[in-house]
Amino acid sequence: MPPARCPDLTPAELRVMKALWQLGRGSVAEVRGELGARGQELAYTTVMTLLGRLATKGAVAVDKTREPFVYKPAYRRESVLRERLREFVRDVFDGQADSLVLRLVEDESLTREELREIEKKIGDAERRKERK
Amino acid sequence: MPPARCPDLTPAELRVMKALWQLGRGSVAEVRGELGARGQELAYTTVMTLLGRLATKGAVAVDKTREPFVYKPAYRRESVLRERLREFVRDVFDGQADSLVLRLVEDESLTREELREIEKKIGDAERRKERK
DNA sequence: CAGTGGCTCCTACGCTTGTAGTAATGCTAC
DNA sequence: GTAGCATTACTACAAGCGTAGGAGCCACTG
Repeated sequence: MPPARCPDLTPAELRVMKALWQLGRGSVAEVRGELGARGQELAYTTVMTLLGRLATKGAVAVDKTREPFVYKPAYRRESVLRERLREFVRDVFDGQADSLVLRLVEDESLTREELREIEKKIGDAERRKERK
Repeated sequence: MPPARCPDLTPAELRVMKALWQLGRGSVAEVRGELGARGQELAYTTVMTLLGRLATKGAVAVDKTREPFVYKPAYRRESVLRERLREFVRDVFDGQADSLVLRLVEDESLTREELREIEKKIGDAERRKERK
């Protein structure tokens, strides 16, 4: 079976995933610590609940062979963000990825450096399309 | 009081707003029709509920001087989408607008035409920053 | 050995969301 | 004028979400 899409994540769940991606893997306490470091103070059991839910929906893998359990992301950050982006473009921008990008470019959300970098990538992308 | 941010919209509410933006303004029946045209079949009263909720949160204005009531968006599509985008970049991409754009460019989500258009806008943006 | 603290499991609970039914009211067409 | 049909107001309700408390277990510490 191919990669299998990462299940939908609620905002709170996504924050937990981010902490986990940062850590690589970790116990409830460690994840809780990382969340705290990001200004997301939560009760120990709340973090447990969230990790539990993520486990049941298959977004994280749990190693129960030793206590405390160790949680690990089941999907790469890259893929999850890509998927989210895809959904966002579809649902909010009706699939018009270009109008989204244009808005960002116009809105000065990007530094000169970043603009340059993007230009370069666009060049690459165009060349790729060219060859095809 | 300045523009005042558009209140948060749930996915279903956003779909209704899109129908309303398309129509300019309309009655429940008309909005329902527009939603139907977009493959979003909903019971008449469901559309009412949604429009009612949008009205109470101030996202639409209602003209009750004549029946059937006429609903009208209280915010421009532009602004709402911009706001959503901003939140998305913050919450999902941790504010890294550039990495979001790079991903789109790399993911061939854009046609050659669109890439060109974006390049042009980037040029403009850079020149604007230049002058400053 | 009894208390303390970490850890897991299960339960809870109020709020939001999506979707819709029912009641009441008023216009319309036979 | 009576039976419909459109329209609004109010109510409903199950699922999802964010947040967390309590019970029970085990190991360590004094």
